[in-house]
Order: sequence, then structure tokens, then C-alpha cells
Amino acid sequence: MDTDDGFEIGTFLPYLLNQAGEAAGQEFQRYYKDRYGMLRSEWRVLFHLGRFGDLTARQICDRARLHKTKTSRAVAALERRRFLKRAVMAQDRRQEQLSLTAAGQAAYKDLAGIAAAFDARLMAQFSAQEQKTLRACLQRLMAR
Amino acid sequence: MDTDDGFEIGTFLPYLLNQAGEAAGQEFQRYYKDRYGMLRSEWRVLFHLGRFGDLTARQICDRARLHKTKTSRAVAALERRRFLKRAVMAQDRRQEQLSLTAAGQAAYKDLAGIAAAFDARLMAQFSAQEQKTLRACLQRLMAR
DNA sequence: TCGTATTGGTTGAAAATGTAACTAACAAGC
DNA sequence: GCTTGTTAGTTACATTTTCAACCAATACGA
Repeated sequence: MDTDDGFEIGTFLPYLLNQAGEAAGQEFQRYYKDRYGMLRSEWRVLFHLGRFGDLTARQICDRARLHKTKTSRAVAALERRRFLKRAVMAQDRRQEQLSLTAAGQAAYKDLAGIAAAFDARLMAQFSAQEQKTLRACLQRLMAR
Repeated sequence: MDTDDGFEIGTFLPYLLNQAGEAAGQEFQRYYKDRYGMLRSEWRVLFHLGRFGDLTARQICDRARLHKTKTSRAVAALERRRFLKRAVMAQDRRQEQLSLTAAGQAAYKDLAGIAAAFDARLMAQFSAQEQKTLRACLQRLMAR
């Protein structure tokens, strides 16, 4: 049929981004889900804490671009599994300093290694120039 | 803190893809959601039918990479809002030919126009070379 | 210092999603 | 014909997500 009105779905950027992201995400999810029974939001919280050290929930929301209810529930789940602990902050008792336990650190190290390998494998299909451009474009799109 | 173990979250491809996709998707969702109360899966079904003409649910699943339950529900919703109609196919009565009503066509035309403009606006921030590379990379990632 | 607004975070209910089980129609083998 | 397997699509139920309301601590202003 092809009602050609100049709109091509196969090149519509939000569609491409979602499909590509879903494909990559789905594949990687195998690791944190099967090994640790984590949700994506939990994995995100875990690796932000692992990578950047102790943070408050609010800081994680901002950095990981995660909604506060999602963060709250992810933190609760990780706490239940003894991957992190909370400490109320003296200077402002609304906030809590979140930090990984030894088990949390171990899970982070494990998953971060897998993630690095996975990333390398994904990127291997592109030339150095393509990789650079791809990352730069995606980062610019995120920044909006 | 920066426990530098070679894993850099800011460049992890699945993360970048998801964030960029979410940002772009969120922004565009305004149109189909606010104007027509559609979900993303409904918008996808609508535009596949608008762009490629009549299809069966299965064909939409394959082309739009949508799970069959999501498709089933999206079709039901679009039917309730009188955007599409079904016709059982004579040669195989399990299948139904889905086609847009006049109202469905109108919604598609409206949204397709907005989508094209949105896409152009998103892409305008990149050079021609970057655009080509970005699309090519995303398409290759989708193909996995 | 009292009232009001703001912020960090949690919770409950409603909406959406994923999974698996299901029905109905067809197809193939006997 | 009858049995078995497969495919198109729906439905029920559990899990997640979203949205709005909420609580408690702090900040601000009169």
C-alpha cells in the first residue's frame, strides 16, 4: 500500500532508539535478573552506588534519571536482600546515606565486569569512528 | 570515590540507548497521549496500519516487534475508540484483517505529520554524517 | 515562634506489562 | 473419519509501573 506521505517509520529516531535499547537491554538483563533476581531499577541503583560511592536516594534519582518512587522501591528491595544499608544523616534527618554492603560490592563487581565485556562485544561490530559518533549522539540526546 | 575498575557507566551502551530512547519517547508521547489518549503500543499499531496498509495482528507483531498480548490489547483499544475495524479472513478464519477507519486514518495522518517534524527537529542537531552513522548503528543494533 | 511552603522519601490504588494457560481454526498423518 | 501438532489470538493472574496523596523534617517569612 505504502501511503507515501514522507513519514518513514524505519528511520524515526524515537522508534529506532527504543528498539535498539530494548534489544540491548533485554539481552543484558539476563545477567542481573537470572543471577541476582534484580529489576532494572535495582541494577541501576546498585551500579550507581558501586561506581560513585555513597549517595542519597535523591542523588541517585538525579544521576540515574530514575523516578523517586522507583528509586525508593529499588532501595527497599536491595536492602531486603542485604545489598545496601542506610544511615540517617545527622545534618538533615530526612536524608539517608546509602552504601553497599560487602555482598552489594561483590554483586557490583561481578556485574560491572560482565557489563564491560557485554559493552565491548556490542561495540565490536562498529568501527572506532562509528563508536565515537554513536556515543556522542546518544549523550547529546540524553541531555535534553 | 570512583572505584575505577574500567567500567564507565556514562558510556555503557544499553544505558545510553535506554536513556536517549526514553528522553525522545517521553517527549513525543505527549502528542499521541494528550491528543488521543493512546499508549505507545497503540500508536505503534496505528502507524503500522497507516503506513503499510491492512495487516493481521501477527504481521504487526513481527513488523513492530510487539508482543502478541500487547498487540491484542492495543488492537482492542483502537477498536473501542473506532480507529480500526476487523474482518475475519475467509481463507483462514483464525486471522483477521485489520484496517483503519476514516477516524483512524485521520489520526494517523495527524500524528505522522507531527512525528516527521519531531524527527527532523531531533536530527537537526546532528551533521549529515552523524545522522547517517547514528541511524545505521541503531538499525544494526535492532537487528540482533 | 508560629504558620506556610518545600523537600526527602514512602505508600496505596489504578494502570500497564509479562507469563502462562487457554480457545478456536487449521494441517498432517494415519 | 480421528488423533496430534501448530498457529492466531484472547484471557487470567502476578508483577511492575505510575500517579497522587501522604508523613516527617527543614526552611522561610511575618
